[in-house]
Amino acid sequence: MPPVDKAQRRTVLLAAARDVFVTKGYHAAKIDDIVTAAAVAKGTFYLYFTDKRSVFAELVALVMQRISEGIVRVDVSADVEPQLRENVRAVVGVFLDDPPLTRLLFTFAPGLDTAFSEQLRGFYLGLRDYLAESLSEGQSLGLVRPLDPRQCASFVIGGLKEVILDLALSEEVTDRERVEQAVMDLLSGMLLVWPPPSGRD
Amino acid sequence: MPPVDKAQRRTVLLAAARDVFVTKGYHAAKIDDIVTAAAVAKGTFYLYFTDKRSVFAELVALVMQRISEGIVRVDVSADVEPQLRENVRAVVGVFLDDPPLTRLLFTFAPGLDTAFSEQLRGFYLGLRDYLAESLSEGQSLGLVRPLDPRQCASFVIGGLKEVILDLALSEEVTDRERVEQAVMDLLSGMLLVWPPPSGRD
Amino acid sequence: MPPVDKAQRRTVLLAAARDVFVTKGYHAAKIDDIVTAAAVAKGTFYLYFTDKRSVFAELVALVMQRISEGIVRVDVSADVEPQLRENVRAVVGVFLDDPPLTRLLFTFAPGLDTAFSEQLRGFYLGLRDYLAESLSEGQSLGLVRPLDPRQCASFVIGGLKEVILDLALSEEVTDRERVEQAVMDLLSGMLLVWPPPSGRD
Amino acid sequence: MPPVDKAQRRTVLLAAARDVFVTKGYHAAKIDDIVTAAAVAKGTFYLYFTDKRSVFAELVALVMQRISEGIVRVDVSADVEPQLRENVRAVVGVFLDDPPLTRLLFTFAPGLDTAFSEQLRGFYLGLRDYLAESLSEGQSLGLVRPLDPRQCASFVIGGLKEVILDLALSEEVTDRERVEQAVMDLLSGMLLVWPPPSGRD
DNA sequence: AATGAATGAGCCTTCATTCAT
DNA sequence: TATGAATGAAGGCTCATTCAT
Repeated sequence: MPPVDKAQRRTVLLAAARDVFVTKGYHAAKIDDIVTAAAVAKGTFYLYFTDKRSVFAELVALVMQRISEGIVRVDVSADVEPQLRENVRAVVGVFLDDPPLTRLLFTFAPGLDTAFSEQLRGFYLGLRDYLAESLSEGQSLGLVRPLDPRQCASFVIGGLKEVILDLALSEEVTDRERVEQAVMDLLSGMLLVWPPPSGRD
Repeated sequence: MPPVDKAQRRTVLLAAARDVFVTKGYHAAKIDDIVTAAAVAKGTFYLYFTDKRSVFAELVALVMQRISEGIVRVDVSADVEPQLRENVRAVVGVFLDDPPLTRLLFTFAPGLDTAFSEQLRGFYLGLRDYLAESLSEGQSLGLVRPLDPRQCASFVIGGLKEVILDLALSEEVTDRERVEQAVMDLLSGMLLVWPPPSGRD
Repeated sequence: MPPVDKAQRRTVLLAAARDVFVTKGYHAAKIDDIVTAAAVAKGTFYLYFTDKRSVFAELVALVMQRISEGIVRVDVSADVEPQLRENVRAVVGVFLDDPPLTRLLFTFAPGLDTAFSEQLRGFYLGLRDYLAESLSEGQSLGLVRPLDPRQCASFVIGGLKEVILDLALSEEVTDRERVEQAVMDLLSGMLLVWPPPSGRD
Repeated sequence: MPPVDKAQRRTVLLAAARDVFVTKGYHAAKIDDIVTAAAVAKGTFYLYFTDKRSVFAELVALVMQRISEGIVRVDVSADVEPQLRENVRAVVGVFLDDPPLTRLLFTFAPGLDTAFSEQLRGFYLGLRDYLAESLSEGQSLGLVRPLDPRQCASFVIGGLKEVILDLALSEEVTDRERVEQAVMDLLSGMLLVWPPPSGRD
């Protein structure tokens, strides 16, 4: 037995859990499957996680955190488009970096628990409100079409989830640049006023 | 025991199942809960359904069917806007008529089974492709913004799901008219070319 | 499958549990052992009892109840000796009627749980205080030797437990009459003043 | 790590085990609890003891040994009362010196194992027979009431256990002198003939 | 000798499904 | 057709013990 270091083993287990959860879904995933995938004895799992549920929770929290971290506040006094692109790149990147994890979040997390649903919904509502705020600012500058910001934000989030999930599920190797560009096109085409108000006015 | 009509008893069981599934989620829902809610003995359940899974499947199929039925082919030679509105009314109506069922479809269906996911995904892909086709036609007539039709369709479907789920989850009593109008605004604002090309050309 | 009636099946399970607990002790007793002894499927156990612990609790409560019921208040204004004999007969009878249950109470109950110990101790303290009271009364009438009533009561209870357990454990077929007489002799010899004060004085 | 003396570490572990066993009972006591209490690594436990069971056994054997050692043969040709008092002092002292250990012996030992029960019972039977013998002798000298010696011995042992356990469990700080005197009173009051036959007769 | 990470056998409990009445 | 008692496979979790370092 190579003297694997604790953090590393934890990571291995986490990855194994992610794979199994993604492949079989939460309930069909057995602890046995996870430890087999991690090439570890059953008891070892419980040295690193208290619960089957808690591994799942940790995985979900991980994606949520990554997404949150990727998002930067849009400064409307500067040029908006590159900032938007930056956010898109970050969010899309989170998913393309780890498609399995993406599926976990989108596909399995909602239906697990009441507690889970709440947590997840809280996350989405946070995103939505943040996005709605940005849209509002954009609207007051005449950059964004005059739609209800909250509903629009919901729509955008849902739209992004679907598009990204589509990509994550499609077998085609996904060229990161192309995806980013496509999402940018969708978003700007749908949200932004065109032609953009000239800076000179 | 009054000899209840078979179809009626089936309906009662189905409704009971829907309630329980919605309240507790698929896995936490026990056959016991369902038969208790339906005021029927445990064995009776299996006279009407082969399986726990099959009731759920039937419920999900029901929503999918209702949605499919509500959608009418858009005839681009006639005025598009009222037809779009008709479709929106139909789809939104399905959900507002039965919010619990909506939650079932959106929240619990995806994470159940591999088989289930496939079926569901098939349904969505069907919707998407149909919508993409319509968008394509619209684009060739200069009515719809020049975005990738498939991705755009995905985006719209995701967006609708999210907005509708928001509504289904929010406590506010939802005025059907207002919702329809809001969705129409979002869709036309995001998708349609503006100002609409004049009919005279 | 004979259509066994529910109460009867419960009894069978209870008896099976008693036997297994007595033979192997609480922890070594597996639910499998119990249901095997009861010739019933594993799940059936849980139709009648919520828990492994709860069967045990029920068995213990049963002995405690039987003992409590057997004890009658001693009326010191009447002749004490036959009343004492009656109590002895009742208590001893409880044990001789069901030696296995006796062993359960004495041998396994104390070491199970904190909660259990408390309950059991409560029972004994109740007995002790009741007995102490009787002894006190007896002393004020000059019938009982002048010993500390509480300690004396404890002593008597412990002594009875030990003697009865001895009997329950010994293989010898125990003649009920003889045991009763022996216990009576011990108790009266140890506790009662002799010669008894004459009633005429 | 200062190289602690082996015997000393063993003692520490034994004491830790005793405490944990007493607090939680045998089964609820985890090796982890013991080593934590002893401030030692888990593996270390197995350098000093082969087994969880064996530590417990050792503790129980310890009490049994202490008791055995405390008891001296009563010489009926000399004055009996001080010898009896000496024995009482010894036995009572063992318990008062280490109430936790007392509880271990009385509360948890009986229900552990079949093997254990046998051992324990063997010990008690030994005590009983020894005591019965003494009582017999005492009877032939007219010092002890004419009761069945074996049963009487059982009774006394049980009585002592109960009284001592009562004391061990009660919160009151127990004055050794008082306890000894109380037990002496009980025993002599219950067992000895009174008035004592005059030595002259 | 000491450590503590790893092991894996074992058991209670759940619950979808069956079937005799 | 309806019932509900019975079934038993399955799985999460525990914890005494081992052993490489």
